[in-house]
Amino acid sequence: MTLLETTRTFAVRDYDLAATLTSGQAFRWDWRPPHWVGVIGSNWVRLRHNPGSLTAETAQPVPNWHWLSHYLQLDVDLGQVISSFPDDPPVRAALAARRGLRLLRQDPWECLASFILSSTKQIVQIRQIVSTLCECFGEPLAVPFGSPPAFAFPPPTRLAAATESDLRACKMGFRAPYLLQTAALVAGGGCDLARLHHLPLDAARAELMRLPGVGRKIADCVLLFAYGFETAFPVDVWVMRALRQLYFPRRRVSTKRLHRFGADHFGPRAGYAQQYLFPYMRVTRVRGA
DNA sequence: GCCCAGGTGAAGC
DNA sequence: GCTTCACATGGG
Repeated sequence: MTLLETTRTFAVRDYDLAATLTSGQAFRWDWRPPHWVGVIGSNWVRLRHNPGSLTAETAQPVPNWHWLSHYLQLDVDLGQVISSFPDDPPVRAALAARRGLRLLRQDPWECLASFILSSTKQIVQIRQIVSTLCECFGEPLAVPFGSPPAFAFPPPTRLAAATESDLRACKMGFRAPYLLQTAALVAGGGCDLARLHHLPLDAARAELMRLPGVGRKIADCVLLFAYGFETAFPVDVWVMRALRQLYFPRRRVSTKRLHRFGADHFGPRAGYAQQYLFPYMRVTRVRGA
């Protein structure tokens, strides 16, 4: 007596869908007013933000919605998250700018591959590369009549079977060999992504950093955005600027010290705090000292 | 033309 | 350990 549905509405509080889907953690969501259209796993999904609720619509009936509420982390109490942050001026300002921003819980492989493609690229370009990659190598998905085609994210086996020049055709440049070699390792069992769920943070990070093209920053993004390690604190150019200017003005601070500060200062959900600092810094463009 | 982008790895000290 | 550099590609 499974009830198959294509539409479901979820009550939500404190959820800024737009801020969440444009915050540089996921790269496959398109704003087609009044909907956000994307792909989660093998489902095409369309989301609409109403006052106090989210409505989701799939192209085909689905037996349940766990995959969606898990991805969107609908059960997380944002007030509880925010109350764990330190109460200082930078955090207050970042919160005021983006209250309702959430962390998603993404598929590890898609997240890992996407962030390998992210290095020294702007978010619009990452989106373009990932989109092309899915068109070239992803399985076509069912979409509603009249909608543009949609594709699943290509599995590691599929990318491992490609050539470097196939991948370069997706405009990923020097990242192509990294993606190819990592896909081969994951597809061949040289790295078991499922196992990382059960490891402590440091061990999981070390495991990811064995992969070509994956350093500290990308590893931390995957740990935070896909595995839910909430103390992982990715430090990219923007967060680096934020920490230096907001907390260490006119002082020389090593990146190592900034990593430690990030992990120490922002509490047990430092990764969440980091995700607030990132767009705050990017949008407000606080330059100079 | 220039500088920069959710970095990493290799080579130099 | 730390600093410097190359790496493709596109936006502003």
